[in-house]
Amino acid sequence: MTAVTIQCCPPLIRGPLSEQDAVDLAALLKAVADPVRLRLLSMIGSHEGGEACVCDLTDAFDLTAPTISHHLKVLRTAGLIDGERRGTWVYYRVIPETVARLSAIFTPMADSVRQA
Amino acid sequence: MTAVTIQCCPPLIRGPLSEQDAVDLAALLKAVADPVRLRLLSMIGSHEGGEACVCDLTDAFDLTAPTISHHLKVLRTAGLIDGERRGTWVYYRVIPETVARLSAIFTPMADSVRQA
DNA sequence: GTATTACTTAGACAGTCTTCTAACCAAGGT
DNA sequence: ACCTTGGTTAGAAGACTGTCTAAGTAATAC
Repeated sequence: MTAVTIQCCPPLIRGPLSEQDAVDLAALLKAVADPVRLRLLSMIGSHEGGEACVCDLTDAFDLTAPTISHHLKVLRTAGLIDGERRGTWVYYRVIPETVARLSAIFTPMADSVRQA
Repeated sequence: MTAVTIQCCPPLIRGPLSEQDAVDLAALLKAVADPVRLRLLSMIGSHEGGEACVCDLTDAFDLTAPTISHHLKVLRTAGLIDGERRGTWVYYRVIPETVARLSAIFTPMADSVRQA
């Protein structure tokens, strides 16, 4: 009755997500479920040297500095980026491990939905 | 100056996300950035036959039927699932193409952050 | 020290989201 | 025809979010 796909380890398909896992993953997803934060993450990750100064980030948006700071804090709290002050400026970089968690949620699911 | 990774096509790393892309992806992410909707998607996707009846889904939560219906609508509007009535019951199934879009956002990023 | 620039924190306000109850449509069984 | 079960729609209440202004801290320049 229950046919199983050969492909390995689909997180969402393998079995119903536990309530706790769902809460954890949803919190992580919520951190990136915003256009500004997505672009911030993208700008930091794609910046040369793997890090970007807050001053560069702020200039790229039609938003005030406190708003950008708020979004950076959300990303930081979620463990997606880490910031460090060096002299006058604060530099942020992506934490790949956390992005990997995001990446792992859906990746195997796309083409391995169970068949009857 | 700008070292580039050999790995192909990292969506968020390749270059800064356009404003429009960010808005689109954020809308998709927002649809799954909720514990209940994540579990719903997981339950539908992992259910035998690749589809699940709303009645099964509703019973699995301590939430009222209208609330589940609302969450299903959000997933449906985002293009992540599709529903069909067959006789008495309504069955939902995952739309793999849309899940693939989600999967494509972060997958290559995890271990390909630019180096200096 | 004072001023200036870079960034964060605190508080307020408008908009959005999650949930509920109540009411409605759809299909089947008597 | 009626009732029951399954599911959606409509509207409302409370919590949460994104944005701002105002005020605070940190580091450099004079």
